Amino acid sequence: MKEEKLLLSSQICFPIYSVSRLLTKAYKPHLEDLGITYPQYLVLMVLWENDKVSVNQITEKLLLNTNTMSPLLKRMEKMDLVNRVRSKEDERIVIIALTDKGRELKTKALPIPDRLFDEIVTDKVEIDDMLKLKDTLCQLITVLTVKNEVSVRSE
Amino acid sequence: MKEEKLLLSSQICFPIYSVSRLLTKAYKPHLEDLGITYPQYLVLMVLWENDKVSVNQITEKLLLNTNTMSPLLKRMEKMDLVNRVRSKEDERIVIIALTDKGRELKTKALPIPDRLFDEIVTDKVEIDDMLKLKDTLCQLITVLTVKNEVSVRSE
DNA sequence: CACGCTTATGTCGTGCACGATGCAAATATA
DNA sequence: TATATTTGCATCGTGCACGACATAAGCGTG
Repeated sequence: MKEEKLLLSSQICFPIYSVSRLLTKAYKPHLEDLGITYPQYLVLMVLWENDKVSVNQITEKLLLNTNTMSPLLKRMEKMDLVNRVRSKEDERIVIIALTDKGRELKTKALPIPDRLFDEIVTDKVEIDDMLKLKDTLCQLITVLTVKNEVSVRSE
Repeated sequence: MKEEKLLLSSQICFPIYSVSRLLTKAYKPHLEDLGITYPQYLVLMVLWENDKVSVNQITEKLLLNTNTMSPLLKRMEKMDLVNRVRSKEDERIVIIALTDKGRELKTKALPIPDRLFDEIVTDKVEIDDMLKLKDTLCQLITVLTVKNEVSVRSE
């Protein structure tokens, strides 16, 4: 009875996990032109939208932890994409700011979303399906992050 | 005009990437009871469905490469979950077989899908949405894997 | 049979993710 | 004003992912 639920084909998590990896791979050739990885691209998107933010603000937007973000930002600093400066008001806070090079990458990045969209949305996958997909995923994020916070709090 | 497409909120890839990580995290406490990780759980699901298969057959089902699978399987061998034996007909092929311990884990794993389902599908996320989600994701997998194979072939 | 090509698996280096832990600055509390 | 607690960031260790490359076994063709 329950047997069938252990089939790979019945799982919902597996397709998400696979699509996530496949999409990152689809981004790769485009991002290689800019010399960056997908997580680095995410950080840049946050900064292009809002420059000079704390490490914490970035992790909150990207739902990542500081122990992932810190080394990532250090690599990006070494690549001269961002600067890391400690705030003078609160010495604990590190402010991340775009360098000129990081700011300029935005121009190169502009056509990427459209290019990927063209690759993905074909006769097989419709726009409406993608919008519905995004909708459900965002609901899932809400459920999963709340659940996570609650379980952390209740320790 | 195109500016808005670089907003994190307009991206489809980001929610998939986030949900993938959050779901793996949601699996974690359940899988820790079995002493395994999520990718190891995926390998076991393949083997529970079809024991004694080649490394290649596993990578094809999980859409992973051998350079990810080989170390993963070695760790699982060290944990006494699987055996790795070279085929006698074709010395290149390595056959992966469940150990008794690996087979027995299936019983412990049976209730996991239902438990996760209960955590995720609440008043916020409906069953129909999840089924539709899975549907679209599988279509995406088709598009993305074909695209990948074609681009490899055309080199 | 020799030689080139393909196939199956593996190694290496790099970059995430993340739990556990550390540490110093800021803040709350006695 | 001491001391405890919280907060922000970082380090460490482990386990994926994956591109590039290595290697050995099998296969095809001359």
